[in-house]
Amino acid sequence: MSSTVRVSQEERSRAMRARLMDATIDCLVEHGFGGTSSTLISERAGVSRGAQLHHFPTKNDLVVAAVTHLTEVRGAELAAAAAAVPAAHRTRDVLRMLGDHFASPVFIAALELWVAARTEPALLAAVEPLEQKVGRETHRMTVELLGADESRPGVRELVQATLDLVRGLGLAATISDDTRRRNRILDQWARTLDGALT
Amino acid sequence: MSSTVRVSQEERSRAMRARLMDATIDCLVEHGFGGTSSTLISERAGVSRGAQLHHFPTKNDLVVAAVTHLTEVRGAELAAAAAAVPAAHRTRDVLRMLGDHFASPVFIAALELWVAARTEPALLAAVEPLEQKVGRETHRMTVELLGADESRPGVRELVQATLDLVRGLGLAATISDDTRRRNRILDQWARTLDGALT
DNA sequence: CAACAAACAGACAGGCTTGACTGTTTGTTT
DNA sequence: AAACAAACAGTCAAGCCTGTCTGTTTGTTG
Repeated sequence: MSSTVRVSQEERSRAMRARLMDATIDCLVEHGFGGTSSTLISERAGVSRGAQLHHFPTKNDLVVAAVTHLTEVRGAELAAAAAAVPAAHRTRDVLRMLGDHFASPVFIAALELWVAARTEPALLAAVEPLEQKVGRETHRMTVELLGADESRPGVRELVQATLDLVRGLGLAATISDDTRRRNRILDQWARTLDGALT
Repeated sequence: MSSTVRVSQEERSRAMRARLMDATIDCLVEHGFGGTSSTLISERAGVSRGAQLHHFPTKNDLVVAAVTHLTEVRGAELAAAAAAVPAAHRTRDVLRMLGDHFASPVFIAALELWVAARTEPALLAAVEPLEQKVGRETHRMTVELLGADESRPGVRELVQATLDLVRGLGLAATISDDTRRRNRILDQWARTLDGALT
């Protein structure tokens, strides 16, 4: 009477890998890179240690896979948030949207990987190219959202500055989350930016 | 014939503690927080493990002491850099000075501690108040260097934005150090800031 | 259904880290 | 100088982390 549903190996494998990668990102957010041991990940994912090692022979394999996975999640979240920005108060709301993204768990996970990658060559090799890709996409998206004309001198730099600003705000938010402060700063920058872009 | 100079206990103790704290910061820069083991620190400092444990019973004691020490070093370096800013091209050079500081080893060490503190309560308790203090002092110093009038609406937020920007640039610099890009952005920011502050 | 391969489970060994502990040297105090 | 305390040195055990290994289950193929 075992009503066990038959699941294909490919399906099982994909699901298992996804669970492990998600658990890895969760652990990064909750315990930081240093506190993210492979044992902890397998427990969090509800996966036996043997299964984990079967899909990802080394911890580095898992982390690198999680980096790729995280990049996709970040891209998707950003795109969704961008689509939800209202038309009125364009600049202000675009900046707030960016500010929110750079204070979200996915950013925190990316931050942990970023900082760890600085002193781990194997991680850096995986993080650097993906980060550049996300950076370029985010830049392009921001230019489009703001309707900025990059052919005018200084405009490109101002968009870059805006993105580095929200990155800095996101870093500050990891220790003391002060949303009101962040929004005040972003609102003022929105006014200044509007003046400089037109 | 042992021409051993007699050194007071207090002096020896202070020197030993200083060597250990400096070595801790060096290790943070070179190996990251995760790669900074107490054994590594004692080797780097040229101090026996026993002596290390005598001065700092636990690793946490050492790291917390290093945080305090690092804060002092950061303050001193910033003050020295501030004093060296030329009078001409004021805004531009002030921003470049800040940009350089937030890309220096002391900032990297602080970044490692900052990120680690997010998931380590004992560290956070030491880092948070000191970071706020440094933040306030840096803000005050920047206002003074720029000759900004904070009584005017928006000025305070623009100075805060400037500091969060250099923090974001510093974070980006840890992976791909692109000084030219940074200076282009800061120069443009300086022009925009000058327009907004006057 | 038989044979095979992939997926899964859990035990185990080697290496590293931390802090406790014992012993020695050096400075201070009386 | 004797007695004491602080500074210094090095060893050791407990615990965790990683990755290897053996064995079991489940799906696939002929």
